[in-house]
Amino acid sequence: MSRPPLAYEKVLDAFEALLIDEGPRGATMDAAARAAGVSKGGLLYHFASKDALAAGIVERLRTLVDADVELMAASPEGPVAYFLRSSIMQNDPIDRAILATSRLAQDGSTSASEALRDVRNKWADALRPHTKDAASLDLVMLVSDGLYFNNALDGGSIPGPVPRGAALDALIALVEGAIRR
Amino acid sequence: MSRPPLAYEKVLDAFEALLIDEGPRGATMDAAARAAGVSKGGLLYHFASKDALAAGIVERLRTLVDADVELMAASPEGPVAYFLRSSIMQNDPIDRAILATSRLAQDGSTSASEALRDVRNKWADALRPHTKDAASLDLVMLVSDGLYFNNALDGGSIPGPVPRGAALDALIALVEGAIRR
DNA sequence: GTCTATATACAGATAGAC
DNA sequence: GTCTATCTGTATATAGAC
Repeated sequence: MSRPPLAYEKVLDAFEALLIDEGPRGATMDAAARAAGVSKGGLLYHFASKDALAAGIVERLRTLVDADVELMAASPEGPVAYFLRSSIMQNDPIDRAILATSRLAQDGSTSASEALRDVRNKWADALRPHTKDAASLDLVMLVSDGLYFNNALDGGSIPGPVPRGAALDALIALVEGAIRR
Repeated sequence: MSRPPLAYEKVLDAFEALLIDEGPRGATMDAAARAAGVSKGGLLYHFASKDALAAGIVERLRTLVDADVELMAASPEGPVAYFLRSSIMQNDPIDRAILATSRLAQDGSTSASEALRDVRNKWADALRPHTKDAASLDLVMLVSDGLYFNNALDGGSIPGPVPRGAALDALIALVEGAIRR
């Protein structure tokens, strides 16, 4: 895990931003190279194919989620509130990685779909001890999925305005009341 | 609203199926023509552009949802249970129309995104009188979004196994207990 | 109303110079 | 390690015959 060359991360950041802002259609290798300030050939030195580019995003997601599960388990307000609160888009690295990976999955990448399923399972495993039964865990996971879905569909603005601030607090209280062991 | 020519609906069905099964990338005009059993030129007589094809899907969705909101309001088990139950993919016309429209939105179609936002608002308006406050309505809408999200991401199998049967009944009971006015 | 043939554009990927 | 130039495939769309 020695430090990768600067251009590597720069290209990956650019590709991620394109996936989020323009969707799979706009996230071309050409556009990624341009946005990263390198030539197409330069990009292809680091990522030999578009699949390699996608694999870079997926790997980044897995790394970030592993760290987040640790943070969640140690959260003072409890894992469920932490999880739901962090399900609304804050544009931090993990949100961006999930969004970008979702776009890859939408575009037909099976490794992206697998990664999303895997990280969802990781979160579910960490939350299970804090819910009273299977339905309660389903409820928490589905509300989280719903929050992400509303962010993912069109950069955060479409279709639904996601609850924030006091509305989010009320939602979390409602869920916690329903599922407390 | 006179009956459209047969080929029109046939092409639209084929395009919808391709969006669902292959994703936006596979839903090309060429593939739609082939699947519908017409030539590319034949398709282009009915749909002059890919945007026209997308508009056909969106219009179909709006029509189906208008009818569904009526059905929901008159449902014997209550609108909330009806709504959540119908949020899991049953492969009926309305599910297929939503899935296909979601794929169009993912591909960058703003009219598809608008349609999804509009129909979500229509459902929310119909459900609001049956929830005790804004957080309760958020809860119902987000669980529904979550159910759809899990269906939409990869044809139903990825990422999460959606609760069905008894698990779905338990989930609905949990939600109804939390939100009852 | 449906077809064939073709124009245009762009994406992914290769070759090889510097 | 980064570049330019180029090949190949395929998608959207047009033109015009039948």
